Amino acid sequence: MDIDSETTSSKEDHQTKTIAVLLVGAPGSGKSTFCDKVILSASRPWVRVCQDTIASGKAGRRVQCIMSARAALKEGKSVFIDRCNLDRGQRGDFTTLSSLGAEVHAVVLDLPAKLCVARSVKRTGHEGNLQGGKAAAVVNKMLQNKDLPKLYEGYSRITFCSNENDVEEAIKMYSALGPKDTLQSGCFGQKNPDSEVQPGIMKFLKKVETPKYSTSQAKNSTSSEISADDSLCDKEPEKASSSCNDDVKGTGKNAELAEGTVADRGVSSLSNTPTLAFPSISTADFQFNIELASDIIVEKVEEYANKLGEAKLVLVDTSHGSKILSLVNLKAGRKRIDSSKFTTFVGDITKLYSEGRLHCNVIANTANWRLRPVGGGVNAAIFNAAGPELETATKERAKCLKSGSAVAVPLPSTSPLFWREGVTHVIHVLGPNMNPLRPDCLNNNYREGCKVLQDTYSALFEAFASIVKNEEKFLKGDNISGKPAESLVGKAKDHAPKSDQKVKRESTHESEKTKKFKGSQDGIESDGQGNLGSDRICGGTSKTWGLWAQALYHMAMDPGKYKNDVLEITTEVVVVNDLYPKAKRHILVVARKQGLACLADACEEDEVLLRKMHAKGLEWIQKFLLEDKSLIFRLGYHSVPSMRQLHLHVISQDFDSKHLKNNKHWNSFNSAFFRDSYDVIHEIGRKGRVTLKDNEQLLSKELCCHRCQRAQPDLLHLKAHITNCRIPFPLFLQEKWRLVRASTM
DNA sequence: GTTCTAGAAC
DNA sequence: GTTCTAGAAC
Repeated sequence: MDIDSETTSSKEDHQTKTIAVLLVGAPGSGKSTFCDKVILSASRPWVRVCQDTIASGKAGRRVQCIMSARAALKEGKSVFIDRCNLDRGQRGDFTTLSSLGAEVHAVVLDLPAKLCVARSVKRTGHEGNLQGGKAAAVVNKMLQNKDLPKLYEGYSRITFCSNENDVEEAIKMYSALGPKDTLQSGCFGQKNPDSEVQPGIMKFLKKVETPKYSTSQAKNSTSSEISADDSLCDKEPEKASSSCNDDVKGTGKNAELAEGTVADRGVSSLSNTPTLAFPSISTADFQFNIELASDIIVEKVEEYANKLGEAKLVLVDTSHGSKILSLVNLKAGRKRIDSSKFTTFVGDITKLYSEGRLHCNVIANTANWRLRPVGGGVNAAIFNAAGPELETATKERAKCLKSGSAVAVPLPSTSPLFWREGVTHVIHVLGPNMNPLRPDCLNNNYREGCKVLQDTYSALFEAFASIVKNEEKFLKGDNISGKPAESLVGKAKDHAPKSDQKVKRESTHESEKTKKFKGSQDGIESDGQGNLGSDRICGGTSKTWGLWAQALYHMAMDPGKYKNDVLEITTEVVVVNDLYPKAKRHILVVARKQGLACLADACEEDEVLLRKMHAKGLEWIQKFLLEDKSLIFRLGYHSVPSMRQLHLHVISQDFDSKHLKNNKHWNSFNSAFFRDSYDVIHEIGRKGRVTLKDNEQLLSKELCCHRCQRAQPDLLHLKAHITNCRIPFPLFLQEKWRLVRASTM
């Protein structure tokens, strides 16, 4: 059924298209049998090239296999390459057979190890003399290191067989191929969901198992909502078609398990390693020689792979038949570049996560010298996908770009590329131009051209290294002493906001405070410490703070008076439990600085304070996680707070609280009204201030689950839904600095 | 920030 | 009848 009859008939008068089939499989997987069966019944002429017998009946070398295959193809015969071919290095050279006009296929006999072992132990008279007791050890060893083929290695088709039935089907299919028939291109029959992510990429991603949901999402990004829901509910198939807000109770343990699984295996690992995706520079529109370019890529990758620590590099191209990817793969294989640090990937660089499940937080753009979103290719695609945000952010950084250089642009969180794909930076690069129709053509001067291309890759990788370094610095909490808080460490337990006692206590206190101020008109008078009462300048506009709204301010100014209520006091912050916690854990880190009523008041000089507040929040999260490691936290600010004095919310994402009572509560923590501490710090660092959004609109928007983003009719449904929903958090939250969980601490 | 209340909407 | 929403008061 895969036979492409249309193609066949349209090529009626063309010459026979030869095929080179690489069999991939452990000893005992049935490669030789496969070849023999096809050759016996096929009308197309086939030749079997077997490394075990190629040297006058004895085992030969890979080169001999290639020579032999080339000879057969030149005679118009199709060939089977009968050797294990279990890793990329072993397979590399065979894809070059396409230069003879042959289609290169791979047939993977990925049968259970047990079966392969059993067969190879039992057999007698094996050509390679791999039989008996030693076979078991060899097969096992080989299978441990297997790295199945990917389309981007240069195959036009890969057929996976995972059981004997599949093998029989594949044999029939190849047997049925007449001299002029062809098979449909692509990847077929792979049962393992990893295949959807391009198999080899899993090694690159430290072989993390992809969660089930990713398969459906990757397959059909436009209907990910439904797919995601289906996979979520697969424990209860009958509920799969309805939304998961059904009253599926008693999920406690299961839910926890599911969460743990998701966090541990899939997305978090995918998201946390800094990864740069880059297209091949100058080889498209700038017509740089591909052979030379591939040498330079491999040379530069080799140079930087180790300098970059844990960070990873991915060369991306949209085309399956990409010559540059094949060449780079081959050369990287020869140089034994660590495939967990560098890989190639076939896909759209603007959709790596949504379509390929590959999360790259930084992507490179082959820009033009004006840094304008014009033209075609990668540049237009990236500007288009990133929206006007990239253009604006780029203008802030640079006006133009010299060839051989790079400029890194942080992407605003409003850019679709940021929130959909998890891209935080775009690095624009400009390589050498060999195209006479484009500016600054080097007229085939490859001496100069190679130097410029080397410089461009160096600039790109340096810029990436600098981004990685900054992120690390941020995560370490630069300038912050790692010491635990001196004053009230260990109070987490004592002050757990579990009991209502605490709330009541603060409640009482608050009413006392209020009583205290009852006599004063409008509350504008001095608070007794020479500070203004309720009139503050907030972000340039005067804002009146009601008396009730000043409790935090008073605590921050004179925490000694509130010793029973504060969890911790330092010279710069006080930490308190939120009076009305909206989740199991919900604390506030309050700045003690005068004149800092809210986020709008924060300016450049406050960056250090904001970092310290963040670090303090992390310290407390660490304590909370000791008690309940299933909690997941988010740290952030309300765009326009109700309470005077800048305070950082540190809140667990269960939202399991009787105090969460209305839409505004929900949206204040689950819309752009809630500004992640990470983003606030970066924005202050870059612009010296924080931009705030239209708040009323944000707070009254419809209720959406913070995980699956599915809209809920009202708060009751939402609450029921979130107790069950285990869809992973949206990508922009997956960054470890936005969501904090046990596995990321 | 919460609570209370009244009127609208269902 | 119940639920939702907005405004006032604290």
